[in-house]
Amino acid sequence: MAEMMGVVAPSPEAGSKPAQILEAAGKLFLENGYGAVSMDAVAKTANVSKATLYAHFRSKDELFAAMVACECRNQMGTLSCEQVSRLDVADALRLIGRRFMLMLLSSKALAAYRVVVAEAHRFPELARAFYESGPAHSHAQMAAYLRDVDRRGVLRIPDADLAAEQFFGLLKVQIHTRFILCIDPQLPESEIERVVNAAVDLFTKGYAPDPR
Amino acid sequence: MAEMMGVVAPSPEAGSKPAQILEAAGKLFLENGYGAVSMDAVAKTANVSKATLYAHFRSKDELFAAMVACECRNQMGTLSCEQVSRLDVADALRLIGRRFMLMLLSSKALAAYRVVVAEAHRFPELARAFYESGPAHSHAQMAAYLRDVDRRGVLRIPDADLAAEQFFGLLKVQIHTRFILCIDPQLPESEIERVVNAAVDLFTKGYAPDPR
DNA sequence: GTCTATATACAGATAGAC
DNA sequence: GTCTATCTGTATATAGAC
Repeated sequence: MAEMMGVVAPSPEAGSKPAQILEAAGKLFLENGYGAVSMDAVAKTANVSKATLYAHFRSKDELFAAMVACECRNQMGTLSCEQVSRLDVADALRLIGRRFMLMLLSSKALAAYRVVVAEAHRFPELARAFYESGPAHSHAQMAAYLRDVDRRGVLRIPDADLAAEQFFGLLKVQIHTRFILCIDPQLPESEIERVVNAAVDLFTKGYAPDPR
Repeated sequence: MAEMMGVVAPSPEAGSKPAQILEAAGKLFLENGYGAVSMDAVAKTANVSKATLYAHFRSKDELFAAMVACECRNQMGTLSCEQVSRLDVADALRLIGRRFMLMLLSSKALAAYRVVVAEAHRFPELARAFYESGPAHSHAQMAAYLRDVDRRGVLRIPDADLAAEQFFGLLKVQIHTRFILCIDPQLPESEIERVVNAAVDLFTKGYAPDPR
C-alpha cells in the first residue's frame, strides 16, 4: 500500500478502461467516502466487469489512492500568481483571496478534503501527498508573493510563511468548516466578497509599515 | 435515524452497561472511523455481548450518533470567558488563543472532527449538532467578548461576528489542517506561543481604533 | 483483456435459553 | 437484561471460459 504512493502513476489515456474506472471511482468515492463504496458499484458505474477492475488495480486501497492522486492533478494550478504582481497590493490580495475561496469551496475540493480526512489514519502517505500538492502548494506561492511585497516595502512582513498562513486563515474562517460539515448549502457571491474584503483590510492594516 | 437526533439522550449512569458501551464506541469510532469499526468490536471492547449492545442501541447508526453527542457533552465549557474580561485585551486574547489551540489540537477534538466530517453526508443532523455545540458555541462566546471590547473603545470592531471568526482563523492557520491530516505528530509549546502571539499582534493592530 | 460465476469472509442484526 | 449461537446479506477478491 505504501509502496505505490511514492511512485506517481502516469495518467491513463482518456477513454481507456483505466480512465473510465478512475472517473467512476472519483465520482463515487468523493460523494460517498471510502467505506460506503463497493468495488461492485465502481465496476458498474464504469461499465466494466469487476474482474477488469481488478486487472488494473490490485485492491480497493490502490484504487482509492490512485483516484486521489488523479483528482489532485486535476485541481492544480488554480492559484497562479503571475499577473498578480503588477496590481496594487490590496487588489492583488483581493484577487488571490477570491480565487482561493472559489477553489476551497468547490464541491470537488470539499469532497476530496472529506475523504482524505476520513482516511488520514489508514492512509497517512495519501494524506501527506494531498497536503503537499494542495494546501502546502498554495501556501508556498503565497509566501513567495508576500516576500516580494515585503521587499518592495509596501507591507512590513517579518515572517512571510506565517503571514501566508494567516491570510488563508482569515479567508477560511468558519465558512470552510460550515461547508465541510454540510451546514451551508451554497454561498452567495456577496458573502465571499464580504469575507475577502474583511481579510484584506485586516491584513493590510495589521502589516502596514510603521509610520515613522 | 434523524428522529433521535433532536431528542438528546440522557447521559447513562457511570459504570452501567450503556456507559461501558458508549465508552468503547467512543474509543473505537474516534480512532478508526465509522466504517472500519464493527459492532462485534464494540461489544468485545465493552465486555458485553452483541445482543446486549443491540438491547441498548437499536443500530450502529444510533450508537454512532449517541457516541458523538456524548463526546460533545464531555468537551464543552473549555473556553469560559469569565475572568478574561478583567485582563488587558492583548493578554486576554493570548489567553483565549492558547486555550483555543489546546482544545482544537487535543486528540479527542481532532478525532471527533475527523469522524463527523467523514460522515457529514450521511448524518447531516449529526454534523449540525456537532457544529452547534462546538465551533458555533466558541464563536458566540468570542463575538460577545469582542462586542464588549468594542463598547469599551479599546478596539474598533464594526462586525464582532466576523472578527471572532477571523481571530479563530488566525489561530487555526495551517496547523489545524496539518494535524487533521496527521502530518504533524505533536506540536511544541513554543510553536503554539508563536502562532498565538502573531495572531494577537495582527488582530490588535488591524482593529486598532483610528488615531485621530 | 474482458467477461460470468463463485469462493470466502465478515458485517449487521436476531432467536431463544437463562 | 444478558448471554451463546446463528441467520442473512453483502463485501472483497478470484477462477476459468472466451
